[in-house]
Amino acid sequence: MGQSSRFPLAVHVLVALSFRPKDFISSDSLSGTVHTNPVVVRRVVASLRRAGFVISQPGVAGGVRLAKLARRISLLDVYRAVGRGELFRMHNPNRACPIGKRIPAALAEFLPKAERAFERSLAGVAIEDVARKVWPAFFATK
Amino acid sequence: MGQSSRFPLAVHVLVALSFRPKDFISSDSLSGTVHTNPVVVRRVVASLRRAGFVISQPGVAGGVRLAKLARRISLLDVYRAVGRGELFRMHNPNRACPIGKRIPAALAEFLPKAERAFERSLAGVAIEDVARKVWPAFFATK
DNA sequence: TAGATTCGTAACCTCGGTAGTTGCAGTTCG
DNA sequence: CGAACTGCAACTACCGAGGTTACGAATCTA
Repeated sequence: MGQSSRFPLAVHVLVALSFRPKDFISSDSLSGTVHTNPVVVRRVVASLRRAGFVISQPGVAGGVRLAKLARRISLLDVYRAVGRGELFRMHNPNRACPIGKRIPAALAEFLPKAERAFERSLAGVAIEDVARKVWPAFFATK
Repeated sequence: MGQSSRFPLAVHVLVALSFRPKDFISSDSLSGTVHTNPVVVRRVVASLRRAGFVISQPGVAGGVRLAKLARRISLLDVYRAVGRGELFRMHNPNRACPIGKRIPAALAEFLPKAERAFERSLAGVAIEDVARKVWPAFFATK
């Protein structure tokens, strides 16, 4: 990803919400845990809301809560919701050159395979799995 | 990778060099195929040289050539030589918060697995494999 | 109803990384 | 010596991300 810290931040937020699934948590509280600005949290939450993972509510006692079970949200879901999609950025080869002309197709033969391997791995982990590592006692009685 | 186009550019250069393994090719010619500035090419080549994949020679009739067989250079080798290493960038959770304190370790449990799956896939492809897709006839007699 | 609280979003600044460009010293060959 | 290269430093332009402020809209409570 070169990239941005939005994905770990989104996972952090979802894990935090998973410990109080019935309550609306304010972006101000969340910004405390993730150690950043409330607006930055709301920007990430906006992506998660568009993806249907959380519901937010304005007004006093408003905030954010999970819209589905933590067990049903995979890290790949989150990655796609907040990420930029492409793992590789292409350059712009010279199409007039016989080599340059065929480079894009040749790379398209191999790079997506690596991307899919990456995504399969993320798809096998749910937010709940991360939450279990963070606070094992929360799941002790289940 | 959020990223940069240095990796596809490096692969492009190595594939081009693989078709004339005995000749020194100037960064000026290479900049034609990859469709960019000679200095940008030399910057990428500098990483490849430090990694031991190419040898460059100054002076008239100078340039760059492969230092090892295209079959012996994997896409993972190239990725590591020109890339930034980390696929994920961490945020900075609040260590004073019981959740924030444990998030890094929890993520470290799962994200490296995805990274390794990605790398294993790249490790299985060599520059020569890409070159075969680009110019099959070059390998027809082999 | 008034006021407090919270969200959503736009606007702006800053910072870091990348590509593109120029310039120049050093190397090699004819 | 001069031409054709590399290697590298320096500078600019640009883009995306994070941080911040601001404001309208929604919601609850006194």
